[in-house]
Amino acid sequence: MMTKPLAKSAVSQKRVLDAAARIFRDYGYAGATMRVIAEEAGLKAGSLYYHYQSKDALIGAVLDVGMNAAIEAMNAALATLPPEATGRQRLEAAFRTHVATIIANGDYSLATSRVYGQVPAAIRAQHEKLRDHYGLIWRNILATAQRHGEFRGDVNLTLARLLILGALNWTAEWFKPGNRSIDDVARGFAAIVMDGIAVPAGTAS
Amino acid sequence: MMTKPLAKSAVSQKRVLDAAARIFRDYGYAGATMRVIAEEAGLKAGSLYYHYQSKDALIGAVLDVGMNAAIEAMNAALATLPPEATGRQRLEAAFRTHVATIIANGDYSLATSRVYGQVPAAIRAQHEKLRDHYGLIWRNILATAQRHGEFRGDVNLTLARLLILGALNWTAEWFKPGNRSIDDVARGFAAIVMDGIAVPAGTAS
DNA sequence: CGAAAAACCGAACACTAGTTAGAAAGACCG
DNA sequence: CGGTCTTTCTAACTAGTGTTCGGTTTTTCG
Repeated sequence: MMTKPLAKSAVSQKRVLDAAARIFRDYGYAGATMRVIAEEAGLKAGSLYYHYQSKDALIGAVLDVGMNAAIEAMNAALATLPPEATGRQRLEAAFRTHVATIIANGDYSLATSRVYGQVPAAIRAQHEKLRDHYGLIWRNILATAQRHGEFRGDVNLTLARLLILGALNWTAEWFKPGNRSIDDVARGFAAIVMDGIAVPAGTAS
Repeated sequence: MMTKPLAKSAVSQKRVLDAAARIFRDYGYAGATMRVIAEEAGLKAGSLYYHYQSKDALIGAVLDVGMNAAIEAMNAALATLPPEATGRQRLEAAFRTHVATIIANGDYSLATSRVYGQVPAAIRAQHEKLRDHYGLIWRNILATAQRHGEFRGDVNLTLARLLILGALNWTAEWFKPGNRSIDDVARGFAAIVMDGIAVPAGTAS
């Protein structure tokens, strides 16, 4: 009679979840079959139902993991910054954290971004909250910096946020470890977004 | 005995293609069934095979249309610019054209970007050429402007291109006509990428 | 050890997938 | 009108889908 859920089950459940993330990422929601997921996890199809009620519950769990990992990593990273950190520093940290999370949980991130549009509406609705919450973190970073006069007042922050998240999420598709480092990418992106790529006005050619 | 392919067939073929783009976009590669596509096109499933050999041929055609439309629109837009157009003007035109194409051909664009990762490898390989060609257009715009001293020499153009395309392609997911105009989005994005969102150094708060 | 609980398997069920082939309907022209 | 293509439908086939469930194996723990 144990008070906490048994260990064996948790391990197996995690293996199933990891396998599901990989298969969903490669084959999409409908293309990922329970039999292939089971094989990837070292089980038979019927056994998946011991851990997850249905295929929908599985994809729901995958989406949860990806999004929650991003939110927690972002909160942790921002919490370690000193209170006097500038908006520029905060934004750079957010860039670095987002890219790092996406690459570290690559299977989940890619599965999430690729499959989100194909998932049954009921499941998608449940995860809209998480998405909105994450968007709010970014909104705060940008708005605070603008209010403090660090970011220009004439830039549309909503547009800026959509640009940033679009660019960052896309990294999951092209980033190959070993080539460029995650920090290089994050720093480079942050520099472009904050300072632009054009030669500043009033500079001799 | 007509020399050109009959009209009826062409019309029907286009209806099938449009329907396929919508269904692929909403349900993914595996989730889009021939029966649903046929219904969307006002046909029965078996009749699709009169126009396309297989489901793979259908998705291949959808990918083709989306990518070719983007390439042609971009070439046309850049060709209308005067030869003395600045790099800034070229880049802004490219932004506008890309977003406009994505929104105008929304079904094909979204189908392409969502389904590309799930399509059989053989089909994907065939379309990598088109993708690379499109990337080359952007590479040229950026490299030329940098060589002319309009863009800073210390920015990594590959990184800039990946940021731009990631951000632009993401617009297909969130842009809703009627709210912001396509031009507003393109101009706003171009301004951020070229000039940044931070207050320039040497400016009093 | 041995019994209870947990974890997994195997085979089946109802259903749907892509695809095919032959018949039917529609369009066109003398 | 008849005849010839073109286009669509109907009906089927095989293979594979998510899911269920009774039984078998493995683990846990007194």
